[in-house]
Amino acid sequence: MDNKRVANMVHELADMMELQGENSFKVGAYRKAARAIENSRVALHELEKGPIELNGVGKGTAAVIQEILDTGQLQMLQELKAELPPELPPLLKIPGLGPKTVHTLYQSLGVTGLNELETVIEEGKVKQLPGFGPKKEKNIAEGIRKMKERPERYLLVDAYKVAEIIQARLRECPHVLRVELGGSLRRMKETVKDIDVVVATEHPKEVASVLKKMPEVADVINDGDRKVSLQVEMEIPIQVDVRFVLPHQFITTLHHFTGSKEHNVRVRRRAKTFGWKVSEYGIFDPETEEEHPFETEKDLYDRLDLPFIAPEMREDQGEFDRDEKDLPKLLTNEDYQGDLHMHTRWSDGTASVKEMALTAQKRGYRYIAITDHSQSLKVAGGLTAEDLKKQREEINAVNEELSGITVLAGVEMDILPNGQLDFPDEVLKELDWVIASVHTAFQQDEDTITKRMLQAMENPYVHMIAHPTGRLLNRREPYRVDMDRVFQCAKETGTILECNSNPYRLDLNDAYLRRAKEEGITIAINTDAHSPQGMELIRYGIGTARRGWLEAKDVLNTWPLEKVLSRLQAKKEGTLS
DNA sequence: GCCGTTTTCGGCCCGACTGTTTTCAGTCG
Repeated sequence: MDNKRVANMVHELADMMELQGENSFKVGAYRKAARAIENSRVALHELEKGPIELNGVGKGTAAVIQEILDTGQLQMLQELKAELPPELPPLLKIPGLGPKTVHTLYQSLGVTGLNELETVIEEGKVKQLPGFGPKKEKNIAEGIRKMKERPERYLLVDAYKVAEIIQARLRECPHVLRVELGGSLRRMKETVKDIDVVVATEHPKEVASVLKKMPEVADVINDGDRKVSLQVEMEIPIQVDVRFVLPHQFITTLHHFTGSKEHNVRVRRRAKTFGWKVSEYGIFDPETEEEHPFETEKDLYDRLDLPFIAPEMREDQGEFDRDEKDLPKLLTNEDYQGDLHMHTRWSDGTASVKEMALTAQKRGYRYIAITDHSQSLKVAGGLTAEDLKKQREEINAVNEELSGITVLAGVEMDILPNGQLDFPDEVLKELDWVIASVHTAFQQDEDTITKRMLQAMENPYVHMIAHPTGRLLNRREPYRVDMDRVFQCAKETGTILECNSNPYRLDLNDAYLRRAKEEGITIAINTDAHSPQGMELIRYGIGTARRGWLEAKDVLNTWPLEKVLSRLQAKKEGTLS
């Protein structure tokens, strides 16, 4: 049983207990454990001392997890389900509905699921309950509608488009002194639920009124002196929370609303050891009432005698356990030297080799690789060996014409369903850079798909595996592949693994990247651009890599071209150390 | 249920907003 399924059962247990009115700290403890399981880079059954190794998992939860691993079931959960309708927990997903309300609806009106809830709302029974009223009933109905029609989480790229428009408008507003994006957006999580914005201003009412008047506002969800929440309909329909603070509070508030929640809990605990109190408005000394304002987040961490921790690392995934010299110096956009996965009109791209090279040059890159699809991928106009030779001539011409940038001749070659590669070695060895990918037969079993990938990696002319798990966020699960074996083989053969920056892919993801780094596997971050604009998506790959704690040295694309080429040569010759 | 520079008990982040109340409970992040 994989971590995700175990985590889901523990979450379900927490939901059930919460609905029963169980102690909220106990419920929280199970939730924290479930998150630790989800985020663990190691499969539960591979932990040496068992689940208790995970932060937030103690004796009790460890026993619960062990029972799930051993039997696939959980006695305690079965018993709770016998006492409470099993369709109750999903109601907690309705925005505005918490455990107390759900429990009341169940006790007083016999609501056991979504259908009954909709019925009692229609019958007007909800507003008659003590503590309820017409507005509450209307809000619940609204919450149900929202839950049904909106995905739970949006792609980072879509949320960014909305966030940056709002940020730009706020910057034009005369009362706004500072404005930054926070939340999981700032931490570059692959998907986000809402957009958090922090604004420094002396006139929150005026700024709020500018926001509320935006034509895209579909609904004002919250409207207070310090905060407004808006439902906007732009690139995507999404909730935007804006916090207003005084300028001297800006840094602590930004830090607070950057999160993660788990990271903040640790920061607060840390402050407590100095006898200080932390809120979003600052760090205070309760004895002297003294307040510590900060110019930068680095000052804030300094104050707590901690090294600066980048937003992408603020997940309570071990960032507090490192002192300054052991904390990774995350790679930056400036470190990035060249994109090694892109398509042109030769296959399914929209631009020429030269157009792609010019765009890369403008971005300050030193090199790129043209990697069109191979012959068997007919839907994408895959190239034959003959086409590749002709394309090489065009690439040579571009290299002669342009200075300061080198275009490598590459290919994104299909790994065929039977495990064979789409080109023989004689073709591959003529190319500067060979990517192998799985684009077909996703439904194969784990062993078959894994072997396809291992076979490709063992070929000395294959340099990199693209988007290794094949997942598409919100669209397609990863194919069944044994990533332990893939990592092992990548290590042994010196094959590079990709972090694909396409916002639907971000594949490898943050957790796999961190594991790859620990295993000493080289990563390449590429956009898989099918147009010049596609190269802009690199920020999401770099953001994901930063979440995976990657440093410049871990990433092929930060190296000078000579070093890249000698690395590829070494794989070919099998001379990697 | 978890945890420990307050260490095996007693806390566990804490403030904003809404809708119901008429001083507060519930939800959210």
